[in-house]
Amino acid sequence: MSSLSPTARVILGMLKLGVRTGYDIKKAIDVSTKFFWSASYGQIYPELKRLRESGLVRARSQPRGKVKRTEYTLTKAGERALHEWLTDTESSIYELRDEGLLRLFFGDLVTTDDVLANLRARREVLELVLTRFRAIEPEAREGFAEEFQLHPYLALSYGIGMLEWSIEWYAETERRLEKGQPLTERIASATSSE
Amino acid sequence: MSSLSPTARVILGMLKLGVRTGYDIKKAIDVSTKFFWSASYGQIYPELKRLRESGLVRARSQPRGKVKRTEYTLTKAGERALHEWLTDTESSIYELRDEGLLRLFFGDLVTTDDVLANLRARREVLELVLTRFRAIEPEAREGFAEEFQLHPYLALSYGIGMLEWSIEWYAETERRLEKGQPLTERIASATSSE
DNA sequence: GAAGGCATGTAAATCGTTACATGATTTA
DNA sequence: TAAATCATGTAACGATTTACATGCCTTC
Repeated sequence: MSSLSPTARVILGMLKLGVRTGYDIKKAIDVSTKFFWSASYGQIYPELKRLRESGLVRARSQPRGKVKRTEYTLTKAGERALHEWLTDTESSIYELRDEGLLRLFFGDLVTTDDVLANLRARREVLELVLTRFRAIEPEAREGFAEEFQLHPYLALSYGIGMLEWSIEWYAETERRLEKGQPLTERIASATSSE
Repeated sequence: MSSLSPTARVILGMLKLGVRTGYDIKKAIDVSTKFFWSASYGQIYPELKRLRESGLVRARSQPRGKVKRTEYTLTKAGERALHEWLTDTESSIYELRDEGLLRLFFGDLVTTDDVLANLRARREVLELVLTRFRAIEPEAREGFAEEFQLHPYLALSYGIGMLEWSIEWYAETERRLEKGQPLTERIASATSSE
């Protein structure tokens, strides 16, 4: 069992990848893990403080001109804790909170038009995210090719694939609801294939 | 903009579907929306109290023998608030927290064997959940056929499809990593298809 | 010289889980 | 009669967001 707090997990990993300041950790999260593991300043700075107090990271003041700046690096204990968590196959948080699905679940309480409006709205949001992911993709691919960073690229590819699948599901469900035959073959075909 | 708290959203919806007590709301969530919208007793009971205080629900004591029991129903204001939220296409929470993906993201920091162990562990968890979903499916299908509750069934079908997609992605990624050629066509084919 | 980015942090509020406490009723 | 289920709730803790505050540096 890993005793690292949720935010500590991503912080230690980012430090090990070479990110140095709280500010940069936040930026790195926002362009990479945010989709499946986000964190705000209000979590990052206090957590860095706690991690230093418990000896998992060390802090060095590295001002740039007069801008105060604190660089963090992993201690031996920090390296150990990170490795322990990364190789722990027991713990396995999976949480999804999806307001679109909740509204769909309650769809019997509103009209079909209301349901359709929500499906479309949700699909449009997903399409926006997908567009952003595809825009990052060439960059991530280069990161893989030039810095041998395969895994961030793999995670991105998962995100892209999942969004594509979701968007297609929404589109298909919209089509069926529009035609008034929203049913049956979906699950039948889905469960028989693979 | 809906002012309903996250837990209030699922509570009001469940009340409208005919669920009556805090205890039953929790049970209903656990067999239906839990996958994408969960709640614990520690949220449900205090929230019911708040909803009563703000006039969105009304409480009636309906003891069964000596077991105290409080039944809740929506007030007019509660119906309005629920309907407003259900037909609001603006707000749209989408949050995912997936420890497996975070570990995969940091995969460059460990050995390929460690990554593979984590992919397999995660896939096994997903397979368990999928098994449970498939077990509920006939029940949900009946609920649709007999009580005209289409939408819970649709949400379940989304869950099943998404899990199938994820599991296949994991299996495929494992195969590629095992062969040492984890790459390239995946995204190429994923983005070109569809 | 204004805007935007760099950089760090705190306070308040909200949200959520877990563990605990209590006691009745039903089922094996 | 023991275990499971029904039923309600609180306390402590932990996680998280949002808004605020501060001030330097760089770029337009």
